[in-house]
Amino acid sequence: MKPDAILIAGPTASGKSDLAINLAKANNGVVINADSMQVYEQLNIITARPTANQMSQCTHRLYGHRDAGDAYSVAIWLKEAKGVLSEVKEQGRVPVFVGGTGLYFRGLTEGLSPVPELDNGIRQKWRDFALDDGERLYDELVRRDELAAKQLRPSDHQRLIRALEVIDSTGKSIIEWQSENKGEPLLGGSAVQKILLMPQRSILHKRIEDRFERMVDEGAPGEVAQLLELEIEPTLPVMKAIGVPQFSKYLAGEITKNEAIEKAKAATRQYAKRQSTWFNNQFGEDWHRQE
RNA sequence: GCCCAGGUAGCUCAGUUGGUAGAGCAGCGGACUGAAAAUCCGCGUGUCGGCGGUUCGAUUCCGCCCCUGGGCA
Repeated sequence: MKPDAILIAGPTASGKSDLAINLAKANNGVVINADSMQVYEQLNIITARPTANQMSQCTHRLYGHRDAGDAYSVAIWLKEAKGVLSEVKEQGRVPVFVGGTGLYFRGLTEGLSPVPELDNGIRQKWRDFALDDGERLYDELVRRDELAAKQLRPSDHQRLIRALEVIDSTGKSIIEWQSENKGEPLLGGSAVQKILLMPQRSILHKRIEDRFERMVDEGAPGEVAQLLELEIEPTLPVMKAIGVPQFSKYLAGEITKNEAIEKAKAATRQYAKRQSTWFNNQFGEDWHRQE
């Protein structure tokens, strides 16, 4: 029986890309990226985007199609994924979503509360505010949106910023937006195959180690150097991709190359752990686990 | 061979005037609705090199031994 869609999730370095290609080839499928960092054109080696050889084996969508200066988001991704999904269905092919961003899969399978598009000036205002007086974010939120403040920690700056920009732009609490409408899933039903790749932690760590060494050999530091030349706002997401902060410090002469490599490997392991926590606890029983 | 310094958590180290020990990093667990590779919360995981001695009690004091680094030969 032909599936409506195949979803492949798993922590970084779990072997998702190869599995996606194999399943796409076997099912007349199209591989669709569900990873928040592989969308950026300028990040290739360091995000372990599929290689040219892998890309040539079947159709790949939403990879490297965005400029590093873009502030990409789950909402933009869902909009793009919706478009790709209908194209793929029209062609009678099977969508194979693959990636490691848990929030993107949640949006895909459960939906995302619709919130009006916010004014960029207001968004920037709160990000600037956080930069020069992060400690006061919480006080501001208590003043403007007590409902949201009650549900957030004063230290959780990213969510405080989000809550503030929503109340400031729309006059309505983000909590209300979220509870009034949970959003619509893009995919559902029993014909959606959900695969969760979860190798043992020790094996994953070894794979992360080996893969990072390979990235360095392939020129990861150079890729970061080129990114830095673009002088992108340091607060933009691309600047937080694993490897960028570490190699930036190396390139600035603050740490050695080896220190940068070890720090980046550790950051990757920590990321894999957060991903695993999400997949273990936020995903439903309908995900089929594989090592 | 002799002299000196050191041997405490996975790593780098602190500490105990004798009452079985704690930081950073690493690691582990958790949260997660619009920048999520983000952001945040929680948790020391230990034959204190080994064997004896003194002591109510030794990681701490004493002796011997082992190991590592440096120096002298």
